[in-house]
Amino acid sequence: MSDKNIPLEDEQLAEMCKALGHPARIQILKHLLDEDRCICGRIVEIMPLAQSTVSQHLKLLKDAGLVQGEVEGPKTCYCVNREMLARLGLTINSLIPHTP
Amino acid sequence: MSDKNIPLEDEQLAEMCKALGHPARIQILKHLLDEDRCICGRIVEIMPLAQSTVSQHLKLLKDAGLVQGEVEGPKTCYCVNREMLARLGLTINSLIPHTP
DNA sequence: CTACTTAATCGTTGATCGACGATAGGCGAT
DNA sequence: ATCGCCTATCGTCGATCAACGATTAAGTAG
Repeated sequence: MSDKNIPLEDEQLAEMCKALGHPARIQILKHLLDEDRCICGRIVEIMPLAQSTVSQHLKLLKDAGLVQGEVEGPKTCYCVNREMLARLGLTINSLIPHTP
Repeated sequence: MSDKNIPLEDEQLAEMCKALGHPARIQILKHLLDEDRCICGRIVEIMPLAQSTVSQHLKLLKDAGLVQGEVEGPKTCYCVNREMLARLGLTINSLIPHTP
């Protein structure tokens, strides 16, 4: 419910798009969707990037609202905010007039 | 028709998102959608940016495949590639599983 | 041909990004 | 309390971005 279905403001739209504007972050997002939820270290294993770099990318995605991270002891478990992602898709589609 | 409905590759998706990852370019895109087609100078009038800056933004959008520009005498007329924009929205939506 | 309009390109500057290694902090286990 | 693991943050460096003014290129009108 809530504002799940209202389009994003330009600023927020831009921020989310910017967050997706890097191949590594798209891959990270896809992995997160595949595994449903997973730990930073797991992504580091899979991507050819340093831990600090992956952590940065995750922070960016989190700041944009596309993923959420919850601390579980010494680890941090990330998962995609599907609602936001859906809202992003919706917003882009709603830009086009006459879209059935 | 053709590949209108197949999702974008990660690289292309990232490039398009990057192109939309700036408020000015979102505004430009929206204006282009509103006016259907318009000239660079028209956008310069409306945006608080220098002509060279607007031209740069348009080039970025064009390189990403989101807008098309055709030369009309001394002017260049831009319009949104709605098919691509739709495909972008579709691609983002298709990321999410169980999306009705 | 000249003068004007329009847009793209060049060159510059400061800011931000993307990547890394190194460091620091939090938590669990020993 | 200490050790080890996991992650976030810091500092750095080169590359790219965003913005501008100035210049160039291409057409049109006179």
